[in-house]
Amino acid sequence: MSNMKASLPVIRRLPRYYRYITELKNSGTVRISSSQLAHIMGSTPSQVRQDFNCFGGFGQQGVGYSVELLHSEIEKLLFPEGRQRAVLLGAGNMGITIANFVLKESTGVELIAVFDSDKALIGNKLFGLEILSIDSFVEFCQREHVDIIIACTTKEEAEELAPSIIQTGVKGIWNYSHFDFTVYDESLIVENVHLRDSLMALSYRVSHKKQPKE
Amino acid sequence: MSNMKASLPVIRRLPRYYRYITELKNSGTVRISSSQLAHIMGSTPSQVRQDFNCFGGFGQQGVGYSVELLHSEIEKLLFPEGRQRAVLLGAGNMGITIANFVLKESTGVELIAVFDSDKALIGNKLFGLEILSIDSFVEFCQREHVDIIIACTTKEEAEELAPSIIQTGVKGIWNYSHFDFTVYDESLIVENVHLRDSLMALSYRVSHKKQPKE
DNA sequence: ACAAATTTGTGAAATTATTATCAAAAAGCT
DNA sequence: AGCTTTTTGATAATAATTTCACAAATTTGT
Repeated sequence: MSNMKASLPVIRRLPRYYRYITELKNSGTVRISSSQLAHIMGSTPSQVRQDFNCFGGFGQQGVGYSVELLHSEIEKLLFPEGRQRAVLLGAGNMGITIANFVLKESTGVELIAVFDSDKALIGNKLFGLEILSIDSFVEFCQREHVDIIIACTTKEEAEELAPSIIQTGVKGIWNYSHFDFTVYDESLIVENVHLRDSLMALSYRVSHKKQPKE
Repeated sequence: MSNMKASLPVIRRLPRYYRYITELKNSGTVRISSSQLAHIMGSTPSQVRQDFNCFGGFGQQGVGYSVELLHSEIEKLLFPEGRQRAVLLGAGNMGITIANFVLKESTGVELIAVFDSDKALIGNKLFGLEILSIDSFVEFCQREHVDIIIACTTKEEAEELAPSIIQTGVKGIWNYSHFDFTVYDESLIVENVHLRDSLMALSYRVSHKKQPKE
């Protein structure tokens, strides 16, 4: 039943389900059908049911889904016991924004250290976390069992740091740098954000969309 | 030939092709084969050829692709004549970072105004752009023929502003707010960034990845 | 000049993802 | 209690995307 592995598209929808279901729970809704959820998600009832069935199917025939159960089950999926431990590389503009973001949002990820190569920044505090020298991050990640590295450096620095990042043995990279971490085995999971690519894709679609006929 | 419409996956790869091809061009490479490009992209030669054929196929049988031609052709696709005009809604932490990003990066999108609802911010300058009252953005977008709205507001404010955003007649939304703009017709293209979802998807994959066997 | 080696473009095959269908389960109604 | 309605879970069908396979074009070597 629940031995079917969730595909990447399904995994990417999970946080959105969680977001909407949390809202429903907070608004006091106790039960919801796949078609109601599909309407909120902008998808189809089939997809909702198919998605949940990847994890064993949380519903009851004839009844629908308990918002409470759905919430706790998806929470269990998304928030593993013991939050993921993350460090940030790069305390520039983007790094600061992302640090603030991770510290404020509840995402199952805990930011425990910040590193930068700029001597002028080292020793400063960033939201209570001391900025450490980039030279010490490999040792730190190994000692503190860091799970995720958040890369907010320049492309050049990311490229330079890539071997060290691999060496730390972290399990995931949340990548904001313009450098693409290409990982050939599956030991390390990379989530590329690439804001520039996202904006360019939007720009392409906007400029190539067929004009509404006049 | 080039009348085949590019699918969304292809469009999303386009900025990455552009990125790599720009690098190749700058390093003086004049010719490249689909298999070399596939290796850089982490994809397959078939996919590279299939992708370029959506736009007419820029290669030559037996020879490969001219880096110069590839660069200029993809540039033409991504950077329409006359840059897209964008405005930013929300000059908070994320808004400032994104404004800085759009102003510095060459993405084919030009940031021309910033709006916020916080009276204390209105009148301040952000990278040379005056922060205007959110009350004036609809009129501004219509008068100045704005193409893209960058939404960096809170979820609540985005939800509240949604009807006004539709009313402006812009063609695209680059959405950083936690509110999902659900657009049922195709007149408005939404690119959701949702950093939170991205991090949670990474967290899921990291915590559920099968352990390397011991 | 001709054979061998590359390498694209293209149509077909395979894979992956989404949507439709329907039996089984549960609830509500009379 | 039995009938109708609702709604899931599971399977089948469809659609989308990626990969394969090979002819046609070009270059290189002899």
